[in-house]
Amino acid sequence: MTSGDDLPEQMRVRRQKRERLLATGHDPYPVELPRTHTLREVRDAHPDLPSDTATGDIVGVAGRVMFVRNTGKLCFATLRDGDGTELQAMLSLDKVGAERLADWKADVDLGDHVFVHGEVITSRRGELSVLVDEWRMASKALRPLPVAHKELAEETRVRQRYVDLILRKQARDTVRMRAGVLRSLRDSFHRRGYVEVETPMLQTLHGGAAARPFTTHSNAFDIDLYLRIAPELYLKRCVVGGIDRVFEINRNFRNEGSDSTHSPEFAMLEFYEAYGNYDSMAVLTRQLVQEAADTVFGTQVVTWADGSEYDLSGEWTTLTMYGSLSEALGEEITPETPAEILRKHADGRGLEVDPKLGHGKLVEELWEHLVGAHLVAPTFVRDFPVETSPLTRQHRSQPGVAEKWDLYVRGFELATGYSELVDPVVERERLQAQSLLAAAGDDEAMQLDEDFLRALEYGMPPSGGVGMGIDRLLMALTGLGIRETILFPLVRPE
RNA sequence: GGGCCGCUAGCUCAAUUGGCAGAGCAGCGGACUUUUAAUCCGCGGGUUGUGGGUUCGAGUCCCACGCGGCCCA
Repeated sequence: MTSGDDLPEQMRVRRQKRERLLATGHDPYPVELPRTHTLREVRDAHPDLPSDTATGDIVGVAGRVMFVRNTGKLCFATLRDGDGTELQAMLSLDKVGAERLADWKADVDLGDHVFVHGEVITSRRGELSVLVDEWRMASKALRPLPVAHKELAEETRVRQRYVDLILRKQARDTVRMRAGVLRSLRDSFHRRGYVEVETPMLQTLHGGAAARPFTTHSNAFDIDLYLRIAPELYLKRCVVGGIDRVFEINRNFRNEGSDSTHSPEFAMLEFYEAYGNYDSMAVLTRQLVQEAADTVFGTQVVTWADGSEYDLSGEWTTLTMYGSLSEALGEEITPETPAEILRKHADGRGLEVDPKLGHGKLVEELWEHLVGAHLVAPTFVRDFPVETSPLTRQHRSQPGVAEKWDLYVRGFELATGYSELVDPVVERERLQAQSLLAAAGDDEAMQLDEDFLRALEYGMPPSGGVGMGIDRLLMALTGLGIRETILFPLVRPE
């Protein structure tokens, strides 16, 4: 095991160093070290020291060795903390002695965690340092760190995110930014009297969205189960039960492909408000995004990964689906426009569409291709075809459209909002139509959820509801791809 | 699903027309008490993604498969 003849040379060498540490009574993985400060604390305590200064402060600190510069009787190492703070350690012959200096050179590799004890000083070049009088191995790394000055291959960054986090500041920043966005969202909701709930992720029926579900099986109940595609039907049960302002942030699962904006497993925020509607929910949605930007950046002007800046403050552009599609096609499109005409428009623009698609899906396909994909600044597009929005209320004055909007940013759908359909009779008709589609082989269609309909029959107050992709919110705020915003995205096994 | 590109040392990448598999960093040995990707001298490190084929000879050409990326649907 320790010989490891089949291992690459550098891993054999590190294993031998571990053995040598053990043999000389130095634990390569000690349980406890007398650490007195984090690297950040040392830096903060001495912000502006001139060169060649001795502070008299004695500290014990630890960090990962990122660079080493060894001369004959004086060694330098750059230690780094998990938060990215760096501090230099200096080991001189006269402070640590010949034996421990030789040990340092022999046993310490890039990537090891080490503990050093000594006085805080600055070097002749002015670098804040710990002048070491005692050092110990804190955790011996058995694998060499990839070279820090070249970009790691994208696949390795995703498969070995831990390495990505060690090497790349952007990766570390994204994790903390995501945590900041989640905290901001929760704060925003709590300030507005919302209650956070957790609803089932294992469901006996799938509904609440048009998507292909993952299936699994409960041995104890001997029933097949679905991993949820949306929490919607449970959150509405909450509203029926009197949780008038309710939100949930959790994972959804959709058994579909992944690309730069889709992941099979993704974080979803949904929120519902009794006596709200799609107008009030649009305002709240905008505020949530703006408050998140303020929280993590201190400004509503966000800078994307490509360097471009976008001002998210103030009101956002609003379009209607039929109006903006008509403009893009140069021809009036209404809910009465026959499917054949829409199909001709699709053909005329080289857009291949399933010949079975009806009016609603065709409108959405055309719109997405001609309008949505080009919307960069945040834009609400309102009033969708009724037939593709089974859980949405019919528009209060316009026939054929539903009170639904999508929020587009960077050419993708960030959020969707509704005036919720609460009439149990209409809802039953819509879900029955869905279940017929499902029976006819549409595996994205919803199943008939009798318990959900029973809940509605007890009376759900008029409500607004919104779903927003958390990963996509991060994408909108940072300009990154979805695989950069998810710490451990699904990848095929090696 | 279709098309294109990629897979070579621990990492990032070279390798002309099919003709001895290389560099930088990292590693090992040596020198060096103020370095910042330290520097200098020397040395080792390879199942070229996997399997088959063509050839005197394959990293390179052909076939199949695996993994990844980009574009299209």
